Amino acid sequence: MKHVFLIDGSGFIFRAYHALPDSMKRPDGTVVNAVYGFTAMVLKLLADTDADHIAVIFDRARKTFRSDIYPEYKAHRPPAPDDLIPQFELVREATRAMGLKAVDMEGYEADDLIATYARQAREKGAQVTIVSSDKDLMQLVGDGVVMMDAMKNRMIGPDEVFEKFGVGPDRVIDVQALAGDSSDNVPGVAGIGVKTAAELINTFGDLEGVLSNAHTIKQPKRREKLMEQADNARISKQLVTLCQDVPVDVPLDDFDVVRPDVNLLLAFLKEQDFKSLFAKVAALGLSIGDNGNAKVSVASGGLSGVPPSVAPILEPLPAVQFELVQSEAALAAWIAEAQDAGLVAVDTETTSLNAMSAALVGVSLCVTPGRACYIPLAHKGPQAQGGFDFGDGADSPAQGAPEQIPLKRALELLKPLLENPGVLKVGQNIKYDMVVLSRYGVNIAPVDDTMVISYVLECGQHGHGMDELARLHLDYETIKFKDVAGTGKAQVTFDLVDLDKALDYAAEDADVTMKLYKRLKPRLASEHMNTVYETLERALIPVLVQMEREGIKVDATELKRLSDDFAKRLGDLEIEIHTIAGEPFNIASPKQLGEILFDKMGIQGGKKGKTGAYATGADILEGLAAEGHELPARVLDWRQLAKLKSTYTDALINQINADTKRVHTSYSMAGTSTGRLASSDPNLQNIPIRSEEGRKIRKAFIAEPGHTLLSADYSQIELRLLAHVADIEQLKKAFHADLDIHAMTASEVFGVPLEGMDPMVRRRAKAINFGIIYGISAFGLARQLDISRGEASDYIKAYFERFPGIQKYMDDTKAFAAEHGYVTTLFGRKCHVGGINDKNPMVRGFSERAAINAPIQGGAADIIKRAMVHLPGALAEAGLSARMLLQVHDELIFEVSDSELDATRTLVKAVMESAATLDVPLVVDVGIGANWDDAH
DNA sequence: AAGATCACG
DNA sequence: GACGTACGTGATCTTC
Repeated sequence: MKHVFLIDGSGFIFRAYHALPDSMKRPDGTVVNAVYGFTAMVLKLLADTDADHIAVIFDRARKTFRSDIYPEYKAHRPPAPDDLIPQFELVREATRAMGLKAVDMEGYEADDLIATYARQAREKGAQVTIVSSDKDLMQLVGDGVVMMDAMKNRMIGPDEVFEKFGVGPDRVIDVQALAGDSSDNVPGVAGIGVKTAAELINTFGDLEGVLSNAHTIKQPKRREKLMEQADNARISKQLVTLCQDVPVDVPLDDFDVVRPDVNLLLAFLKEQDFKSLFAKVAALGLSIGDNGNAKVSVASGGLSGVPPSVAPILEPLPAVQFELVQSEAALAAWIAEAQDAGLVAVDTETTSLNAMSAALVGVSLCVTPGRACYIPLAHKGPQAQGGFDFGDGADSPAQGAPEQIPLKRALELLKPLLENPGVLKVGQNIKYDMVVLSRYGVNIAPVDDTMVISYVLECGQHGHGMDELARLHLDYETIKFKDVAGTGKAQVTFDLVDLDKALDYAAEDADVTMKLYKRLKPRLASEHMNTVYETLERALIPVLVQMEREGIKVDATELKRLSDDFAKRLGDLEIEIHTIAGEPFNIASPKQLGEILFDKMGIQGGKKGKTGAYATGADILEGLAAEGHELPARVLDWRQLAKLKSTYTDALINQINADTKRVHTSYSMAGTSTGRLASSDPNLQNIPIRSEEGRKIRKAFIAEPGHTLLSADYSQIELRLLAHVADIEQLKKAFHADLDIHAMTASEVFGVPLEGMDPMVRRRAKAINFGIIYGISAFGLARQLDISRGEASDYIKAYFERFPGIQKYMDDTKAFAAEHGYVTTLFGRKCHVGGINDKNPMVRGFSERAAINAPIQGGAADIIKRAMVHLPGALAEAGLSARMLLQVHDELIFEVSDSELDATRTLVKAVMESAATLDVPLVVDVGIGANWDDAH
């Protein structure tokens, strides 16, 4: 006995069940997805392993000895799904068909049997591999025992255990005893998670060390909880400790690998209708190797030249099958399959990242993970590149264009599927595909989005692009766009990519999307994020599609006039600046400007920054200008105009869509760490408003003739949310009384009467209020108000004395973030914050401020998203034709027919104000005007 | 690609 | 006692 494989059969079943679609059925209707996943995985293991003893171990009944210790243990687990129950017996059958022993025992969990056999094997000097990813088995790792996560194809040794628990395998049970486990109902100690538990165990050695030293722990809450709940921790330790001496019936020796009866195996595979597995086993001429320890091998003539005992004959089992669809018949077959399954992953290939100007090039579909197709629709022949474009490559067969279904015909076939309310379409950033296809008359619904699901689950932890998600969740490197389309100057649009390359790339996108969906969707429910996803994010997708399609009208003539005006004034300023400097230089270069100011002209003021360059930010230049220096003042003027010209007037003119004559932004749903949207291409969330010059640009955003722009913005929404979530009585009263909140703060903090208040005093209070939302620091406030840090410190102190509830709210928020790694908004959105426990005080401080800000900023984002979801229906129901065009964090812009102005105004205000019910009223200010500036 | 700067909430 | 910070974005330009 050299190497023993202990396979966690029960773990396998559940993972396979959730990873694979329940549309996998035998002809008799029995769902066999878990059986298939289990069988495929074990066959693959058999082909790869050098083990001489193998067992598959299962749970038997729900009641085990742990229920006697603690009746709640695993008590709240929902019963197994109906379509999974019949599969338990089939999996045992599969095990036997593969020539392996299936083991279980009344009163014990599979984990206990695994622990017992692992100990016995070690005593006989054998190596042990536990095939499972269950964290409860990690306590067994080390000293000749490793775990293997078969689905991720990853070995788990002591290092991986440490990564997971923050302690070595020998202390895993101590950490679990403290942290508990909500999925198994192991109580642990309330408020202590894995992170804290590991820290405690590392400090005091083991559980008893922690409990006997509990009274010395500094954090008062933690100390109390530990002392109160010591018994819970001891019970938890009993629950998580695996029993290593189960009186097993089947001796370890019985697990020696024997010849599987191939006929039995083939019969079983046939009965389950596993065609691909059957074909692989049969076609390879599977037979019995007899080289001492071989399990499954290839008969002579199977794979010539491959040593039978090591031939991975069943590799690659999960090989992907991609099909190029070039005929209507083939397309019809895919559509029928998707129709039957009720679920299909969809992806479109186009000529551009801009959904409003992209031309459709092809569509890919995936119904079953591992099988996908690509339907090319507008690919051109090799000669097309650089040649003359006839406009509609799909209908006019360009020279050498490949065989494709005509675009129009393919869309006719796809439309019923993509619009079928009974078929769920899954995409990765499907808003893009929806916008593109809507321009071709296809309105995809209903939809799910893996990018958005990932964002709801893990916002702030990482990006949510497909490449990153595939790497993270599937341990898979996707083909990069650059690899098929080239890079730099040689890059081509997708319609010029060869079909074989296009197939690999495009079909993979649909396949990966489906795999991600299988993996991520169940987590929404198990992690209680379904409501956030469904009501806040998923419902918003079609709303944003509509907004992006609408766009907004801009006055190109006016923008051009502005641009010319700016150009002229920039020219004049440039001459003036160069004259003052005594030499020409690039005013846009901070480096050159710094050298002119501080070296050549000898103005006192220092270097800064890691790069060694002089700082020349607006604050610095303003300081110099105030000292009477002419050049910095002119540079500030120049910068303002240069910014407005390049970023706004010129860029906006270029962004006007040729078809619609309007400007269409794109909203990013998974870009921010707080739940806000972001806008790009162009960014319409940062159109100037604060300066007089800048407002001229805003005036160029206009309504169609007979229409008016309507702007509705939430008044003080973040401070209102703060008053609500931190439960601050004075603030809530002030909002109920509709007081000037900054003046009220000034009066409270500085003790001055509201009547005849000095505007400067109010300004200071306003800065404090904003600072609070940002996670105030004396340094930040001092800089904002240009006062000393001491003075800023005094203000903050005075503020917290008047509003002790805010201090408590901030401390609680930081503590929650430090414990869990995330904070939540009022509506349940999670915002993860990294670095909250970092040793570096600066990094930590940054995270703490982000943690304080996120629930407020994110809560406001939730509220406006709710309003946006409700508004289209409310408008339609009221018979109003107003179109929602833009969102700017706390503001919505509509284009309204003049005749409906009053009714729309009333309705929009009402819907937005009732988007949430807080302890304070939500107030929306509405303005109207011929342009966006006047609407404010 | 990174950094500086500046437009917005 | 020193460090060096207000929160969240995107676009443009220069520099490397």
